[in-house]
Amino acid sequence: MKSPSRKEEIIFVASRLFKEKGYKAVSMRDIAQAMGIKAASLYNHIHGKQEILSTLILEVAREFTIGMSKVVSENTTPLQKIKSVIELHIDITVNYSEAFAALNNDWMHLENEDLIAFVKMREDYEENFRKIIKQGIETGEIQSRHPEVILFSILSTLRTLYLWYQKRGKLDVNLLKKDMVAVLLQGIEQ
Amino acid sequence: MKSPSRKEEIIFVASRLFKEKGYKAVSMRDIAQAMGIKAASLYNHIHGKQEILSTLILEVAREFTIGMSKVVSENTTPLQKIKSVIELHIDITVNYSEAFAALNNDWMHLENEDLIAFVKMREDYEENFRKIIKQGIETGEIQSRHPEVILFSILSTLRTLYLWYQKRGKLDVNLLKKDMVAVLLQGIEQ
DNA sequence: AATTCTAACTAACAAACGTTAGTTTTGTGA
DNA sequence: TCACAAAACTAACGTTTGTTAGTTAGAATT
Repeated sequence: MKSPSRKEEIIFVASRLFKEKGYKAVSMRDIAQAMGIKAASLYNHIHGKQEILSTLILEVAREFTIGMSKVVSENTTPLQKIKSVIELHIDITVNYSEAFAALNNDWMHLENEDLIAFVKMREDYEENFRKIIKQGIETGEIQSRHPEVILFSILSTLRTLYLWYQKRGKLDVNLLKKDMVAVLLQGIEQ
Repeated sequence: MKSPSRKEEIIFVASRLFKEKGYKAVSMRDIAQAMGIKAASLYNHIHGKQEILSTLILEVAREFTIGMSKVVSENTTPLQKIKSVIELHIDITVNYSEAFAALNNDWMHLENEDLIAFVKMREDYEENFRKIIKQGIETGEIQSRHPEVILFSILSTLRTLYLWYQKRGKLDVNLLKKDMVAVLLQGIEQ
């Protein structure tokens, strides 16, 4: 467990503030104060506010891209792949819980290539997920409903898990996976 | 269908901008430009930026409060009440689709009594929903799983519906209700 | 025709913003 | 003990922000 560089500390502290108020509502002076230093001192470690945001978001986005490509190349049924995607989401949420808010709510404040790269990764991710669902419908494992509604309802739940995950006292990850897979796949009706 | 006052027009235009970039990233000059006037002219109709946000959010929050109290007093089973809540959410999303982003992402920028009032309404709403789910588990209509996981997974889906509804070509509302009730209650597995 | 009202305008304010330049302190290895 | 690099500091910059004051053009009312 290597100790974090000063730059990594700044990004982590910033991500906590972004989670509470959003990127635009957090000033460099806010971040500096939370670090116990002055705003100008931040620039000894980072190039600017924008770099904090893009580092934060693109790191997590890459995790998703890598994880999804592993799932796609699994030699398993579509239904099992969906389970893997759910578990992937939960793992990333647990490991990057502070960064998740920016990913969901502040990605539009990325600039230029960073914005393009992020949007591309997100679209590819959704398209992969959509294909898996369609395959599941074809093989008969998944109910024959509008794939978009299925995709949307699973993704929304997973994407807002970060809001909820620690509020309820950090429940055991494996238990959480089991419960969420069950609810998302089998619903709640008896 | 009465024509909207100038104030209502401003609030509607602002809500569209808030949806794209968030409250803090939209300036009074942005709103004015979208209206085709100068920023100072806005103040002939509203008291300030804060008023736009609170009007927007509290109006929708009150709709939820009223709707939920109707559902609670229904003389029906818990399962039917859950269906009613889902339909309530869809109705409000369709009617207030532009305002929903602020409700989800910018409520923390409310001030003083407005912030307190909003948080209270949201907590009451969640508590009512939670009670319905617990009753459903007691009567055996709902699977005996952690109520918090059920509450969270349904609410996340409903709360982010505004992001999807119109992107996918304004599907018929009754069809949407049917599909979403099915997916949320019965899951996706065959 | 004279008056009042509405809703726009221009100009300007103080505060907060991200960032830069230059300087001082602090800690480490020779 | 000295030299150097890392990391803090103060001061200031040009913009952008929300907002206020005072003015004006046109429509509605008397």
